Formats: sequence, structure tokens, C-alpha cells
Amino acid sequence: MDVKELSKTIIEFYEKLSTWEEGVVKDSGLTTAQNHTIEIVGHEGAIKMKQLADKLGVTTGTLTVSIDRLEEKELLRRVPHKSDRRSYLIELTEKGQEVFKMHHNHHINLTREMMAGFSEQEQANFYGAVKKIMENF
Amino acid sequence: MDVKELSKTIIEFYEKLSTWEEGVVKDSGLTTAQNHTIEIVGHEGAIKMKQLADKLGVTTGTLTVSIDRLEEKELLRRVPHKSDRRSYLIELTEKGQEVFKMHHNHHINLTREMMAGFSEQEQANFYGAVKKIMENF
DNA sequence: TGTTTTTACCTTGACTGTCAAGATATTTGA
DNA sequence: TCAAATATCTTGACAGTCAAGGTAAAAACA
Repeated sequence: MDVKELSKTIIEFYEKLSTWEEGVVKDSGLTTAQNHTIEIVGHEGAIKMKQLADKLGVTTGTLTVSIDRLEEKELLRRVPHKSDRRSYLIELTEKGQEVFKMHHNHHINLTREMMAGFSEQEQANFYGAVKKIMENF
Repeated sequence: MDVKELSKTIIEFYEKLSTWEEGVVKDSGLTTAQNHTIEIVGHEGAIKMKQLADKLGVTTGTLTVSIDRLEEKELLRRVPHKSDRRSYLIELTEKGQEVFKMHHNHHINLTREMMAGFSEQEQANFYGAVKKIMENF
């Protein structure tokens, strides 16, 4: 297998996913940064600011502003931490959960679309390959 | 194959690539937007502003500012279009080519890393699967 | 040909995302 | 107790982005 050709194809795949994601997010009236935040809180459940900032790869200063805006949009809320009065737990509101579920469904549909024409075995092979790749880097 | 599990894995793969890319780009002193611009000009060769803006998915207003900055960094230049005096061709400078090649090599190395432990057949299967997926969406 | 429409690019104003640096409040550890 | 560490917030400075409006040139057309 020609590594250049493979590299090119992986990049194209990445770009295509990226474009798809941007389109879906924009339609929902969010920015990609805001969507990413909702995705993480949706998957992780209630999470501290600091931990969330680390997962997003931004500083806490950046996150403060970002959470302010998402709170204004009523997609998530700050809940005072029970045992640490410096800290908050961030959690999704009802509305936030809706947005999260909606986005999740979009992804499920995309995956189904992608797998059109793949046999069970081919799907399993692809899944296994991606898993293995992720262990490699 | 469970579509939810597969979807989750594809998203993780995407996120991992995204994080990798951000890291590599940041190390080179560019923003992701600037890098993306260089990638496209590198692959396409001399290209008009309008076409470049379309490929990047931004407005020409955004691109004007962006190209201004990349020209200041001496990574690319505006060359007046021969037959259309409203237009410019954007092309990489020597320095821009270097950056482009460097980034390209990073990707080649990443791909090699990813494929560690894959047989020729497995690599070809993975390549074929990704190609097929891209036709599906 | 002369005029209108379209096209390509630039400018500006407003907003988001981002970081670095510094402030405040609280917790931890010596 | 009190200094050090931690969690969050604030602010100032930029980059990226779009929309809207401006200029110049090309294209269409009457």
C-alpha cells in the first residue's frame, strides 16, 4: 500500500467529516466550540470547569466566557460544587439535552449512511481497523 | 455491527486526528486557518482568491484579511492575474513551500505510525473502506 | 458601441474564540 | 496558623468570521 496515497485519503476523509460537522453545527445555531462543549458535558455528565477546560484543550479563562454564553442560551448551567466552594459543576439543561440528543442522532444517521453497501464483516473489519489505528497514535 | 458503537469510534478517531493536527500546526507557529490555506494552495498550485475562498468555505472578505497576514509572514504572495485585472493568483513562496512540505511529511509519518502492525492486505482493505465511505456521503 | 449587470476583491464594524496575566476566594499542607 | 496551591473570573490584545457596502473591471446585452 502506498503510504502517500493512504495519507491523502485519510486527510480527505478528515476534511470531509470536518465540513459535514461544521454544516450540522451551524444549522443548530451554535458555533463549533459551543457544540464541542455540549458534546463533552453530554457524554461526561456533570463536570468541573477545570476538567472541562482540560478536555476541550482551552484555558479556564476561555471556558468562563464560553460557559457564560451557553448559560445565557440556557443550554447548560453552573451548579455550585457541594464540597468545594471555589468550584462549579457544569451540567446540561433540558434544552441542552435536546440539542445533545439531536446531534447524536445526526451522527448515527451519518454512520448508517457511510456504511451503505458494507457487509457485516466489512463493517466489523473497518471498526477493528479504526480501533487499532487509535492505539497506534 | 452496532451502529452506535461504530459512530462513537468514528467520532473518537476524528477528535484524535483533530487534536493531533492542532498540535502540529501550533508548533509551526501558524493558526489552523492559516495552515489550511497553505495546504490548499500547496495542493492546488496558483489559485484565484474567489476559488480559494470557496474551497476554504469562507467569504472573500475573510480571505482578504487572511491572505494579508500570510503575505506578511512571506508564506505566499498575490500575483496579478494576466487576463483579469480584478483578480489575483495566490501562490506559495519558497518559505511557504517549505512549510507545506514539512506538514506533508508530518502526515506521511503519522500514516506510517497508524499502520503499524497492519498487513498489506489489511492496509488495502482499510484504504478501500475509507474510499467507499467517502462515496457514500 | 454604450450601458447595465455581474464579478472579484477590499474595507469596516460587530461578535466569538483564544491566551496570558493578574485578581479573588477557598482549600491544602506544613 | 499561615503560606502555597487551586478553581474560577476578569481584562486586554489578537485572529477568524460574516454581513454589508465600496471600487474597479469584465461580461452581457440592446
